[in-house]
Amino acid sequence: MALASENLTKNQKTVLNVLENSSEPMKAYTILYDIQKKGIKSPLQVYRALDKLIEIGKVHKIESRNSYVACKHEGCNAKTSTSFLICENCDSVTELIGNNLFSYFSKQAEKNNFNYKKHNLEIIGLCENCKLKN
Amino acid sequence: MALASENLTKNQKTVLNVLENSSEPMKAYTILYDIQKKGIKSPLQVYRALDKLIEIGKVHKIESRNSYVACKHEGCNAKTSTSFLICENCDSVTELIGNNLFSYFSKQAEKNNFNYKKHNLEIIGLCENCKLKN
DNA sequence: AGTGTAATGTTATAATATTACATTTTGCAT
DNA sequence: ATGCAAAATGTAATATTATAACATTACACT
Repeated sequence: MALASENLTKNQKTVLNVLENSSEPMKAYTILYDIQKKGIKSPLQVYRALDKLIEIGKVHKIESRNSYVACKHEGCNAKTSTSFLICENCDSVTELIGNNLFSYFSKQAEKNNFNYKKHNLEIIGLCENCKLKN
Repeated sequence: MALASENLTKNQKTVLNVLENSSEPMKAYTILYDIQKKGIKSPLQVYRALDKLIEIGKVHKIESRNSYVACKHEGCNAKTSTSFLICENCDSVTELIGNNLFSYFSKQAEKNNFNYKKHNLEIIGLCENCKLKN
């Protein structure tokens, strides 16, 4: 079986490429402006590519910022769930890969008779660099 | 010292009232349509009231849905952090008040040399009612 | 080659949120 | 009580984020 990323279409590859080469999360319209020279002209083309990339787990959305980030973890199982550390000072984002989050959240949900499927977690604070400066 | 909610202005009270009487989270423009008869005419008036209500902890924003919900916990200390269970079937939302979340997330953050300040957690799944139906 | 599914292209528009600026109200120190 | 500063308000315009609708094309599979 081929890797999902090998099956990507032209638009999907283009969008993923921009994200992978960015050191920061990007907004959809920023992506659009960056790749208009490559034949992508409309927001919808970007959003469609993003939808697909998110679906296969290559990209995650940071909900509170309406921005998108390429996943750096080979075979990231966070197809749907995401966990981020977001620096309030410099906006840098780190993905948490603690797989124990799953079991912890399942338990929290169970207490409320709730059937856990997935989660989005955003921890806001100061990253290592910014801690030192302040 | 008076309760923060006693100091609310007219617009703020109006917006909080709609949210408190709603069984579900509401979107900003839905709030607007609901209260236009009460003299609130522009989106900005709603957003300003929401900002203030969020600041004092009476309202929380559900980031992934762009919707807002009144906090039912008297003296909720979640002024900034939020933790929700969101039903993917019926869209109902329950707020988690597990205060141990704080210490758990602090530890997770520390492992990455990250200084925890606050968090947003959204757990998506099936609520008790919808579990039974499926 | 034919067929069905997914992806694409394009235009328009919906939904969410903020800027800018003039004005009014309110808390409160004098 | 009065005058100042901070907060809140009103209004219009606009920015930002995201989707609807519909016609067309590419591609894997038989």
